[in-house]
Amino acid sequence: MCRCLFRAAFSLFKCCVFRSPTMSESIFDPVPSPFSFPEAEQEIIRFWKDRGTYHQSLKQRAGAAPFVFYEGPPTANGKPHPGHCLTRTIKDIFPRFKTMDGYLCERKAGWDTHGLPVEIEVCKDLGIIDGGKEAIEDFGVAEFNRTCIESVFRYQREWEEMTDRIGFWVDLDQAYVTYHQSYVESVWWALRQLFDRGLLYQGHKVVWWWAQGGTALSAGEVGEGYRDTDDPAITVGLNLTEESTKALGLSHAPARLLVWTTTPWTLSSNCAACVGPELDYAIVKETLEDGSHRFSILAAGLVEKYFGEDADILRTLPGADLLGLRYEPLFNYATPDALESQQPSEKHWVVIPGDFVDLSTGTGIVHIAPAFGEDDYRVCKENGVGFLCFVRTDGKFDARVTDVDPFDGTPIAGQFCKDADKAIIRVLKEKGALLKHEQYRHSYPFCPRAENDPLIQYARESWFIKTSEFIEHFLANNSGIGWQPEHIRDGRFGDFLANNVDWALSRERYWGTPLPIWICEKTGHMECVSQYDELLAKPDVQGTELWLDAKAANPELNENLKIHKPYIDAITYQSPKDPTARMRRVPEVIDVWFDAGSMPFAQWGYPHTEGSKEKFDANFPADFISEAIDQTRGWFYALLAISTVVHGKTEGGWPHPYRNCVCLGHIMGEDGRKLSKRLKNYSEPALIFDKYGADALRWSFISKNPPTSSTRLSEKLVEECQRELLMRWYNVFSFFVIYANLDGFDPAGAPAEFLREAAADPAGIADKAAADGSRWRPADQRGELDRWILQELGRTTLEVRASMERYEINPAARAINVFVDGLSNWYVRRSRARFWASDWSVDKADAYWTLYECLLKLSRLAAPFVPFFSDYTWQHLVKPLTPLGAAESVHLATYPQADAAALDSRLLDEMEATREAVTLGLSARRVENIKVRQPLEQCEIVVADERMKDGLYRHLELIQEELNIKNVNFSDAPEDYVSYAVKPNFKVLGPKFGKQIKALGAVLAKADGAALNAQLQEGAIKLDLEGEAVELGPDDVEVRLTPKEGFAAAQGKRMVVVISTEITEELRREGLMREFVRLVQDIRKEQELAYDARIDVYVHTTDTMLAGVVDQFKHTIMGETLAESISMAKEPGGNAKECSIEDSQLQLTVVAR
RNA sequence: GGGCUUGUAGCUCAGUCGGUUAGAGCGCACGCCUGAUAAGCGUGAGGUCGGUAGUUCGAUUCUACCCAGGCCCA
Repeated sequence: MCRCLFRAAFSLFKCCVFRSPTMSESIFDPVPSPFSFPEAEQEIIRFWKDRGTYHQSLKQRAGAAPFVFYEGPPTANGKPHPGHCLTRTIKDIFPRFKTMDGYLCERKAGWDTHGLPVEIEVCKDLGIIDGGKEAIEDFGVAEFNRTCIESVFRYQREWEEMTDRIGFWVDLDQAYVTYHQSYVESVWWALRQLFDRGLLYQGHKVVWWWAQGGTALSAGEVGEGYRDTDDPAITVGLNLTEESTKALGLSHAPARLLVWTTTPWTLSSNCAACVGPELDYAIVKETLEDGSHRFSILAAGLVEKYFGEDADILRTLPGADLLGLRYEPLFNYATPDALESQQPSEKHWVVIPGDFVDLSTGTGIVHIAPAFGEDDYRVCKENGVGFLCFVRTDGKFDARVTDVDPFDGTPIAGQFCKDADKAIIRVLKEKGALLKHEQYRHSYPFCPRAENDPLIQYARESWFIKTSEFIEHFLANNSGIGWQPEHIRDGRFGDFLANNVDWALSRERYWGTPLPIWICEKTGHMECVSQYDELLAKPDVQGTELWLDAKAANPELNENLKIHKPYIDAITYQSPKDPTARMRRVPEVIDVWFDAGSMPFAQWGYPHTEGSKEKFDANFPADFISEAIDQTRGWFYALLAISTVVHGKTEGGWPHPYRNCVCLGHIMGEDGRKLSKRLKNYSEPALIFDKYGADALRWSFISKNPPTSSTRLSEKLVEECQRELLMRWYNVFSFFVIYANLDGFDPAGAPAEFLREAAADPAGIADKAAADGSRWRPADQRGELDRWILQELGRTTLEVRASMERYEINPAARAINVFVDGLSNWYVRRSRARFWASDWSVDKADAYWTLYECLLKLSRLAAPFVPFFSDYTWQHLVKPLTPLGAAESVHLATYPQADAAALDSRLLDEMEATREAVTLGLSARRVENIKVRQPLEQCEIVVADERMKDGLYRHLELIQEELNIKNVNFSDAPEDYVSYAVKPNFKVLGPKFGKQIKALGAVLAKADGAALNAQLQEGAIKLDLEGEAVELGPDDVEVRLTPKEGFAAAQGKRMVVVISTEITEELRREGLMREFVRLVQDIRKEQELAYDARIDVYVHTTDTMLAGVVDQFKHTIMGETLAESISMAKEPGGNAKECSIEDSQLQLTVVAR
């Protein structure tokens, strides 16, 4: 009775709190309800800005051990999409974690600003439709690059907003920018190192070439342009030289190699034929019309395809035996040149080995034209074969091609190469070289900007870095890197490194870091320059006026343009080798990946900028980097390659420049396909921020599946994450704040050890504890439930830390989810009554202190992951500690610690079993269709392992309450309820018994389970297995329980719970009473009565039993429902509500006073 | 076409150094609770662990091949 009154008073108080949320006497600031996460986040963002929290967090760690993070520069000329939100989230989590954990982690931002994407964007704006080089040069390179530099930061503001909003703490003000002179000069410095060591050289690179536009296309563009097309596929014979024919032992008849191609236009540039040394080849003997013979050589497996079943196979031989054979060229327009000089080559028209030869198409002998294929070029280089190219850069045959179309006499020279296929096939036919002519449908790339122009593979002059000399170093370096996921190291990345080919560095483009090599126009002498000033110091420098004049004409011109094209190209100087000759820069710019990969030193302007050496030394190598998986061959490779080649094995040894790399999966759209602007299959980040908030988005990236695998992003998912973690957490938090304010719980009375964790100053404490009775007690003096949740907290802390140290985020997130679930659904639910208790007692104080500690630690634990709500709750919770110097932001607090040795696994295990018992009891009730509201008299718990009994016994009350069962027992005669089956523990016994385990299983199955179990409880099971005596202990077997028929029971892994379904008259009446209370409460809610509203209840029913129940429990009902009176009415009354309890009808009227 | 990777409940995903009863959340169905209340909670149904073959006393787990998605490269 007293409690009811008290409750009413409480309700009143609670209303007050809500009515005046700014009430100054609140210990904790009230939490708004309903709650808006996005609004709270905006508040936190403002707070961070106002207080400079990020910089405070760094300042606080001044002098601490560094944790080095490198920012992979995003290109600022495209809008950020959800994928970027993921990378920025992950890049934020580890630095926050490490900062809280005591490290100094500076985060320098960066922007990737050069490259083709920028040029294309600018071309679109300027109406340079095809992006071809001629068009750009007509437009003017100076103006073009000026437009590029301006375009780069078109989306910078959007990026900065997103960065802020997602909570990525990074120094945007001090961002490195790849077009800055200091950055470019750093890159030049690195190139100079390579140049001086002879690691830069000129060669050919086979690229996808758009002949009509005169430019190479990037891989991405080429990928866009593939479509199915029909091409001719011809098989032709290459006649072996007489000498080679003899070498094969084939005298008196010509022999030929059969090759197959879908590009007849490349045949005139043929330099070699490739075979698989391990494949089998056949020499087929043909008899011609005139009775003479001819030999054809092709893969043995393809003979039937060309010559039918009756082919006359002279013999077969391995491909290795064909190596070195020479043949006559099909078209003898010119002799190949050696690859690296202009001298005629010594080796060509010869059979060489190739690892790519297979039997899926063609003849097993591959025609090799090094000018028109990457593999072709590579094998020629490896085998010292020469180079030949009859196609000009415009895609047309040059004048050396003397053949004409036999059909109409049109010269082939001057025709576009692919258009000449038909004429070439006719020429081959006339020569008698053509064996087969088919149509072949395959996927072939066209220019995405000019749909009818086919691309061709074409060798271009290019600058290379000799990276392939460093493969061993790359692999050694890579082997020390902590990859997440691990398979990247030996899989995708390791494979790529092992198959490294020289880095094709140069690009024939405009907006990029100029390759700083000057060549003497007469002698070919080369010099590499590492600084602009160094260039100006050269003898007789000319051409600087181009920049000076431009700058004078337009003082607004960005100073950084002067080291770009065309100004840098204009600068020439006197050749040291010949005073009459000028040194001129090569026209190329470099691959943007070299820019990005140089950032470990270039971000500091190393070594030219003052102080850069110290900065670099202090920040090399990085402890952590992260990007998406597509960067393996991009940034991850560029960093590793440049670092390995430039720095070699450093004092610190491998790995460098990064120790750990989290390689993220891609974000997929709502439909599970990749993000597509065109299909709009994803929600804009801004929308998600406004609707759910950044925390929810961040959590959705990490909690559902590892961010290292691809993740499907949907609004639904984000909403789910919000509910799963944030809503639950909010509910617990707001529950605490409401009741702590009502009860006047003040944590300022905590002992020093507790306060220190909140970074508060224990010296300033007044001993208020005695006054209000809410005295803090050590955890080991508190009840089981309190100790249990604190144990869970410790366990979670250990798990999160361990998982973060491995750079695995997902298990950490899961552990936090599990903890919050336990806190909300078990701890708070089970403890509610303790918080409602009318007077301070040690038990009530324990509950407050426990929950307070949990919430405080949870804020810190979750801070790196969901930095906004963590800080929101933290700031509310430490408000009473502020005068004592508590950290004003959770990000200035320390990361929680836990002691593994202090974990009480017994308690954790017991509670798990208790929760299982409750679940099973509820399940049994449900199967029998008995509501929890209906009290029951008895239930029996039968455990498989007797050792568990004590543990469950300690939590008996809890089980009784949850199940609404008056007596919970451990059965004396379990065999009455369950049958036992003893099975071998295969994991333990399998290795011991091997094949015998089946027999053992059979013996156990045949025996009486209950008897075996009894033996087991005595110590061990003794039995006879195929004549041998066997003894099995408790860990060797598994005891399974199955409830016997006729009981209301539920079976779990470790126990069976049997409920007694007997409902005595007394129990039934009690159940009915609770039904009645529920009805009244429903009506109260329907009528939207205040919590403390007093009511009168009028009941009309013809059911005498029901009427009797109401009468019997009148006082209880009144107490529960805040009724002043309950009267039995003779008539239903006008506003009565028609209700039913079981089969009884009643009419209820509730009137508020 | 090649390399890597993924395929487990209607959906999103855990898990398994090989051990015989494969888990979670959401959704669905049913229900509970009604003083964290425009919330909260429980129970249940639902899976030949992509397919085929092999290794093994035992395969969702290891191996090979195949099929489908993704990324990178062609």
